Amino acid sequence: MDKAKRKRLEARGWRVGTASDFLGLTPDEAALIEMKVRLSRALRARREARGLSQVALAQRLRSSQSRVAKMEAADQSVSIDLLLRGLVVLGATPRDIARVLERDSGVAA
Amino acid sequence: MDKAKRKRLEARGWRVGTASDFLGLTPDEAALIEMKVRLSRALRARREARGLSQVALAQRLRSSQSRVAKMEAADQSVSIDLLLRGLVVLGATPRDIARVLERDSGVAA
DNA sequence: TGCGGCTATGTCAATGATGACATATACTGA
DNA sequence: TCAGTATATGTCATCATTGACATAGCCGCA
Repeated sequence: MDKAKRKRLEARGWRVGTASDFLGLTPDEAALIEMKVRLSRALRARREARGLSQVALAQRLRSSQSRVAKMEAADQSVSIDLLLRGLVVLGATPRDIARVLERDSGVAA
Repeated sequence: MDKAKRKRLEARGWRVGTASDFLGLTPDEAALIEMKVRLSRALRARREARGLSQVALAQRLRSSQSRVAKMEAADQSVSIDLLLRGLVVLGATPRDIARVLERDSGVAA
């Protein structure tokens, strides 16, 4: 990770940097972040599969393009509630969402 | 539903009352509420299975008994994020949570 | 009866999330 | 190059969520 990116992440409240910083996350925190990341990826996948722009999704959500971008980036400022709302608006059922949560992320740890 | 209870619910922002009020929920809103209710029930089940009081769980969550009670009541003021935190603190994995979401509630509609 | 543990409900100040806006970057086609 | 489209990032006023507190009800037990 380059220094500029680290600086940006740290400024937003993420604990980023040395490996011990990452290990400093409790297992609980890690599990919640992992779920959030999976939901954000699912959101982007669903949006793109429907050929919608972030602007178009924002309109359906009565939100803004910038917030949709943050949702897909799993930004610190985005709640899981909001991600779920986004997924549901894109047609995801609770069952779909369950599959997103239990499925392995496909990205090497 | 008696009038006193309705009044209390309405005061908290729930749309309660006639059948059409309930039908006025969009399918999206209904899906989100259903997920929230399932999570709240899972929370109570897990807590009781561990023989913990609401006070004991609140301490692990660094929260309060009253908030735990509201979580288990799926109160309007409780976010899904908070319910997930509670479940994770009680040992639920993302896979466990996925099962909660996809499983039928067991309560007749 | 009274006491102690547990849960429910109402309230509120403090904190956190949200939509909106501005601006930046990247890509495409003319 | 320029214009148009899409996405990313930073900021902020407004609104929602939170922990804490008070209080009430319920139950089992002495």
